Amino acid sequence: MTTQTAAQSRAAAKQSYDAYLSSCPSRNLLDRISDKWVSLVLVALGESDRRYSELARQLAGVSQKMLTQTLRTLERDGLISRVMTLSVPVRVDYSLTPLGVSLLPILAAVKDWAEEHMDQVIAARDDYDTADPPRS
Amino acid sequence: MTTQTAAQSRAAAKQSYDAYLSSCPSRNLLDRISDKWVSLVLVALGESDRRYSELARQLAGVSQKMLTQTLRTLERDGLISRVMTLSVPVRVDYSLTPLGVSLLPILAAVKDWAEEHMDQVIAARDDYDTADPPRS
DNA sequence: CTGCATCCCAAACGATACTG
DNA sequence: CAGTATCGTTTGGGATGCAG
Repeated sequence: MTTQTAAQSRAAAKQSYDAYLSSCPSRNLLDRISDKWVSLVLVALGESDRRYSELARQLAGVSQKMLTQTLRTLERDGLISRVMTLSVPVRVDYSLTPLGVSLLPILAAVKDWAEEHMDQVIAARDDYDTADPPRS
Repeated sequence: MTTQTAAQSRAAAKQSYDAYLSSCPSRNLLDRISDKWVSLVLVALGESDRRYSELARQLAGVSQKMLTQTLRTLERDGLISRVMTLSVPVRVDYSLTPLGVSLLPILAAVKDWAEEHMDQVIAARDDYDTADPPRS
């Protein structure tokens, strides 16, 4: 067991982390990437690199605080990289790291699913709300 | 434009919903499905139908309140269905609807990504925390 | 332009007790 | 077993003001 292939390592890692367990770090990570702003930022950066102000404009309604907080966390977790250009005024560009790129298609799928199935969900809600409550 | 195929409807729907816009309902839906408990519940039900108590056991650390709340929302949104059997004691089974099934592989991918990339994220955090803060 | 610090309120959440 | 109800705490997140 001293030598193992990358595939074997990955399989072992997959087994040793279990998001169903509250004590497992992956539960925490799942919570972090399961986030509205994370999805939108990642997908936006997937289209192309973005400046801070470009992200703020594209993610309508995001506050400075949430945007900065989200970007910092994503940077710390190694999903995006931040490049600051010292000029006047200062310019900051964000881009996806390879790790971020690996997550991108998944979160893009989540965002797309929401947009594509909105009608069905609205219909389901309408059914649920108009249906008679079950008698016990 | 009075008649259109289902495919055309879907294409139109896709264009008319944009999660980047704060006023768009899909932004709200994205927020709902971007949820730790939603992922875990959906994936658990993807394995097989589950009773309330089985879910409570599998999702370690979830409170009754959050579990019930999550299940109600998912039911209302048409992602899961709830079947109550009036016996003593009462028995309630949850299962995925076709709409839920369509979301399952996506959220399963999110959960798997978290478990598979935990090591890389931990390493990235370590780098970030030990690195010298950039001087300005 | 790109933040950080602070205040503050509302919503989220956990714990507990109770019910059909 | 499968919830509901209530309470108290924590957290999320917006608004504002300041700084490099």
